[in-house]
Amino acid sequence: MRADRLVSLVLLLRQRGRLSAATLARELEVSTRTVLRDIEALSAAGIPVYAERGRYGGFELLPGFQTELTGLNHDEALALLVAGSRRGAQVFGLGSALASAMLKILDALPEEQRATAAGAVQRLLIDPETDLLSRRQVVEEELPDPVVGEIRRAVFAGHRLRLRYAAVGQEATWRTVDPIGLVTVRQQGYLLATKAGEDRTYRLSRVQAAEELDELAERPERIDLERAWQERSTRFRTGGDQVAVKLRLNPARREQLVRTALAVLSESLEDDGRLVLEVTFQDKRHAEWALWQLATDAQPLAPAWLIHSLQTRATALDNHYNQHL
DNA sequence: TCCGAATCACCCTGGACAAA
DNA sequence: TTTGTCCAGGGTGATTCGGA
Repeated sequence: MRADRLVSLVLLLRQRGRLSAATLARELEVSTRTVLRDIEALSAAGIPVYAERGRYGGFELLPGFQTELTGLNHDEALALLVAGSRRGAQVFGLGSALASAMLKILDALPEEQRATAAGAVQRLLIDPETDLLSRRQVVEEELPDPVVGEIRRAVFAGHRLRLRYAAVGQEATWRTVDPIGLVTVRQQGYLLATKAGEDRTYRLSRVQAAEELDELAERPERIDLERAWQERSTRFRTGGDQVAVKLRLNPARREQLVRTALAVLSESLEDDGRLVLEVTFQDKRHAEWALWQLATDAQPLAPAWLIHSLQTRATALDNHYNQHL
């Protein structure tokens, strides 16, 4: 009930400009004290309502706020639009109602924001059917807002993006990409882009810095983001220089391994409580690095070159300490 | 007639308390 | 928890009034 009244209060102020607490109380059929509390609640919630004292005084919304019918800013409206993805509508059986609501939200946006918001919906994909890594959900470190904000702006504006990106096991480097869209899969965010015409997928949590460039990105006029995502997922799991590694693992380190591996192909539990997993890594270097991090908690079973490589490393380290300590 | 101070009316602010 | 009532305090604009 109170939420309804707060909305009514904002709409009254929007439609009729400055109104005294007594007038608002009459309109809303509550006491002036209640109106004052509601005004306080609105202010606390960030609604730019201010008081003008004295004769002919009253409450008023900031003029800029009045231009937006719903009081939603661009990002808020966009969030609602994206949240209303077709899967959500299917799941909840609210397809037509959702479509109508989305139209209203679009309609409520200022003229100059409508086109970008509608376009932006085609550039965001929430929880597609295919999980790129085919593995359990892991909670990523949150990306700093300014970085993700910069990426989002470039994606929506169709501008090129300069990223400082740290691939697994590698130093972060700067690269310029043409963004296509953003995808979230179980709380993990990805940027779909092309670099020099080749498809690239970047995990947002590995982006250290981003700069929107003042150049238009090369991007298809229309793109089915979900389809593009599925194609890349398939390619990602099966192609490239990826290497498959079989290893025995201390269960306590499973999460760490899963966080760095591309995909878990198989998993079984041995009698002694240790896990045997078959996982894929981006390349040889990635596999070596990941296994080395796990130290004695992981025992590589295959391929042979990896076992040999880790033995060589361990021997070199052993020699180093024997000589210098 | 003009100007400045005093007064009035209207309104917001905030706290306390009680009732639903 | 929400709402209504009461109260004291303070800000602002309009009006009134007296002196120059």
